[in-house]
Amino acid sequence: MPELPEVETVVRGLARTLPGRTIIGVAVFWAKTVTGAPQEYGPALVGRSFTAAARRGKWIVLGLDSGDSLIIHLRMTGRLCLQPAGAPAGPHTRVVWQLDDGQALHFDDMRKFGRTAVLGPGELATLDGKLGPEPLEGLERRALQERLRRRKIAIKPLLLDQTFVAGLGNIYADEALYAARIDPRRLANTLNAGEVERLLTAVERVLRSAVGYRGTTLGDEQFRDVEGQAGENQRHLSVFRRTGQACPNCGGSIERIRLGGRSTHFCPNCQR
DNA sequence: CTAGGTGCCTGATTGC
DNA sequence: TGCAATCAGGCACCTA
Repeated sequence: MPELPEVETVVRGLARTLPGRTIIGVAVFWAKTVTGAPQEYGPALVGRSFTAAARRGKWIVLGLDSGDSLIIHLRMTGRLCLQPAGAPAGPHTRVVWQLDDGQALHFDDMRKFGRTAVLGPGELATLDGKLGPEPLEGLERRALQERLRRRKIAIKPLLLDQTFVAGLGNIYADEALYAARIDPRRLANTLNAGEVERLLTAVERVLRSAVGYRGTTLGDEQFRDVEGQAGENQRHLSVFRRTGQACPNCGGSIERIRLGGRSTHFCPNCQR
């Protein structure tokens, strides 16, 4: 499941080729992948050139010379892949953007949860306003501690709330809580100042490290960058999908529970 | 405002 | 062995 580090890896690949390229054609193979009026999607894009490739939380934000933005969310199984212009659409290809340099950008998404849309500046600002702070730009301790204080919910599902902090998903929420030695079931409003500091530092460190390893390629999700290359961070996971294996710190058994409807992995001995 | 539940999807896994 | 039921997951949307 692409989270911040995987999306960042994809965006860095896109930033290498997209700026300056012009979209010469758009093909939509699954209508629901496109949010908004479907008949307006292609016309808003064809003839437009990319000005930038950026990320906001787990959203890919591609700037256009029209002032609009092409946004893409990979959700669970979405993948962006640069292909030669003639490459056939695969069985899971939902959208193809044809470029003016003999390449095409394919949006493959087996489970059809991924989304794309064209947003005007105001709509982009609205999306931006709904999302919490960017963990790689330094998390503001005071504001987040204040928000934690008012939340009577387990800390793990709160980390998955994109309005609290943007970019965390199931993998890195579990890894950050492990790195901070905090029990995922702890209620957010019971964390003391020291624990909040440990947690936010862990969130920053875990994500920055995973970006350095170009994301996590694990199991059935099989994350790939735009060139089809896998990440390396799966070799550096401490708890995620390591149920029954040894905790790297104490050697105890990693446990798996369900929390807020999601599988959660942790070391009951190290995380209290 | 917060907290909790459901639907969207389909390949892999589990249960009988 | 074979088939049906369940699971996995992020997020929009709904209710209380």
